[in-house]
Parts: sequence; C-alpha cells; structure tokens
Amino acid sequence: MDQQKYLTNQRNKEKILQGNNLEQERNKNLQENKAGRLKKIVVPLLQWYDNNARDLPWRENSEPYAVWISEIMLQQTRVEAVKPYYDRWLKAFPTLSALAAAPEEEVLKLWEGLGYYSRARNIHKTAKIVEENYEGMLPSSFEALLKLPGVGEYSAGSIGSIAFQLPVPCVDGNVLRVITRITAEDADISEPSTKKLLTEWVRAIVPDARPGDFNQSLMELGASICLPNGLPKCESCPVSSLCEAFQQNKTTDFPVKKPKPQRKKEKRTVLLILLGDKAAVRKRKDSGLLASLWEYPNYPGELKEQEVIEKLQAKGLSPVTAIKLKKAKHIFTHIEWQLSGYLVTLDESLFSEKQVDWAEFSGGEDDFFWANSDLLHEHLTIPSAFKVYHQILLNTLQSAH
DNA sequence: AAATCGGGGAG
DNA sequence: CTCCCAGATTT
Repeated sequence: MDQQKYLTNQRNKEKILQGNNLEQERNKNLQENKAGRLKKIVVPLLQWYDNNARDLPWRENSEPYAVWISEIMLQQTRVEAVKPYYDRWLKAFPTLSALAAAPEEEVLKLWEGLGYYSRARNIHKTAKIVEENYEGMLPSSFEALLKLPGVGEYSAGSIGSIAFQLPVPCVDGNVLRVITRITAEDADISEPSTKKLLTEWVRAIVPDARPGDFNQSLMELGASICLPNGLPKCESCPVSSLCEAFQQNKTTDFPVKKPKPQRKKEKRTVLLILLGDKAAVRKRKDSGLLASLWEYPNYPGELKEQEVIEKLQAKGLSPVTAIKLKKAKHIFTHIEWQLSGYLVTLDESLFSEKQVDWAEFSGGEDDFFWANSDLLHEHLTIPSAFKVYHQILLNTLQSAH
C-alpha cells in the first residue's frame, strides 16, 4: 500500500517536472523570438539616428576623457541639466591630468547642484588611478573600465562603445523602456535579472560597426520618441512596425516596474547666523546624505524663536535677534525636508574665536565655521537643499554693504 | 534584494 | 502632487 502510494507520488513528481521543462522550453523559444525581432531594428534605428540625433556638446568631442565625464554626469541626470556643467568642467579641467592634480574641494565646487556627489569624488579618484596605473589614458577594455570607481555596467558599456568602438551593450532607463515595448516584455525592470536579460538581448544585436552610435540611437529614441509615462510618439517612431507593444496598442503597459517606497518627511530648522560680514556654516559628516558638503546649521524639528535663542546660548553665542524666515521644502529621492528658518544676528563685541583655513576645517557635528560672502560663493560647496536660505543670506550680506 | 544617494523638469 | 532621468554602491 505504502509502496503504491510512493510510486504514484513519484509519477506525479515526474509529470510536474516534465511540465516545468516544457514551460521552460516555451519561455526560451519566446525569448529567442524576442531577441530575433530586435535584430531588425538595428539598420532603421541607425538611419533614424543619422537624421535626428540631437546636437549635444559631448557629441562634438570623442576623446575618451570627455566621453567619460559626460557619461558620469548623465547618470540619473537629464541632458538639459548636464549641459552647462559639462562645458564648465572641460574648461576648468581640459585634461585628465589637470583633473587629477586638482584639490577635491575644487572638483566638488564644480559639481555643486548636480547631485549624487559621490560621482564627483569617484571621478576624481579615477583620474588619480588612471594617472598612476594607465599613464594618464583611460583603459580601453570593458573589464578595465568596469573596475574604475563610479563606472558600472552601463557606463563601461557607453564609454567602451562610444569612445573605444567596443561592440558592447549599454542599458539605461531609456533602453529598458524601448526594449520592453518592442518585445512586449512584461518582466519587472526593477529586477536585476530582468536588466541582465535585456542586456543580453542588446549584446546580441550591437553592430561591430558604429556600436556607440547604435547605443546612442537606442537612448535617443527613448529620450525623444519612446517617452515614459504613457505618451510615446509612436507616429514618429522609425521602428513602430517592429514594435510588439505598438502593434497590440499596449505601449502604456510597458515597462513593468514595481512601485516606489514612500518618502519619509523630516522637519528641520535652518539657522542663518550673522556675525558682521560672516555667517556660520558647518561641514556635514563624511558619510551618508550630502557627505562632507557645507551647510548652514540646521536642527531636527520646527524650532520656536525662543528655542533657537537657547540653543545658541548653550553654544556660548550671544544672539541679539532671531527673525523668522519663510518656509521651504526640498525633496530628495527618499526623504522630504520641510524646512523653516531664522535669520539670527550676534553681538560681535561678545565674540572671539580662532579661525583656521576653511580647507583645513574639520570640526565636530555642530562646530561652526565663519565664512564670508566670497568663500560661500567661490569655494564652499553648499547643496541645493539649502538654496532658498543660501540666497537669502547672500542678499542680506550684500545689502549690509 | 533592498536601501541609499540629488536635483529638477514635465505632466 | 507623481514620475523618472544616458545608475552605482552599500547594506
């Protein structure tokens, strides 16, 4: 009896296994069809690109150094936002050697406002590595590029194909959208496995001739025709006849993406503390959000005027007035700062402090550095989160003279 | 696998 | 408001 039960069980297991194999086989064939469909886009896409490529600054300079800088700047950052930074950067650091020789503060200052500041630090690190290990020339293999700080799968692919004509794929958000629509692929693109799969599809079709142009044509299509949020301009698309989503009138169904976690809200109070022609700033801790950048002293919660006075008195300062400023909001990807602020003036006669050079400053969590307008303008990197109050302060300092 | 890391423009 | 951008790295 038990024996028979066992045999039945085994047969069922085999059936299930066989079913799985059949399903896997079907999936494999389906994916090969999708990959096969993709091959047909190469020629029309390159032709379309030749006639429709935007006139972008980094397309006028094909030196690996320039390509590299542009690709890092473009990570998660819109073309329009990058343009002024790119031009200014190449003026300030025309060569990789010039960049490697610059102090990090200068590098960060040029990045001020562009966001994701670890990119700037990694660029600087990489410049030094390349000076030391590669005689000042960026390595030309995909594997070596991938090892550089700040260069991941995408950037190694884009730099490799654009600057070194390597037939390697580069898959960014644009490409994910374009490819999932053409193939009507409903796998979740926020899964790394999905990105891997699509990368292999693209790898199979990147042409040996003009790999960089082909990769750019895919991204360009995503940026100008195959738009997100369900409004693609399919009537102008050079490959709509090859697009499964378009044929099925389902372009808005792709790409499939899992919803984003909710942003946490954080109330903070920013203090503009004036001492003659100087204002208090401090340096953020060297890890986490806005690491090592400069900021105006700010504290958790929505402080009342009296609390502000007391806090400063506890630090040995002598506030004379504290005027409430307008509220502001700054949205990061995962945090929302709800800011309130005060303009505080101190009694200069009661103040004395030794001041080291700003580049040497390394105070504790809440130690102040007194910066004049020139330093704030020319040297200290203050993130955009403080822009509203930064502007108020600069105006105040200016009108006081 | 999930969280972290900026900032801004478009709808 | 929401979405997402020529992503990389850490946890």
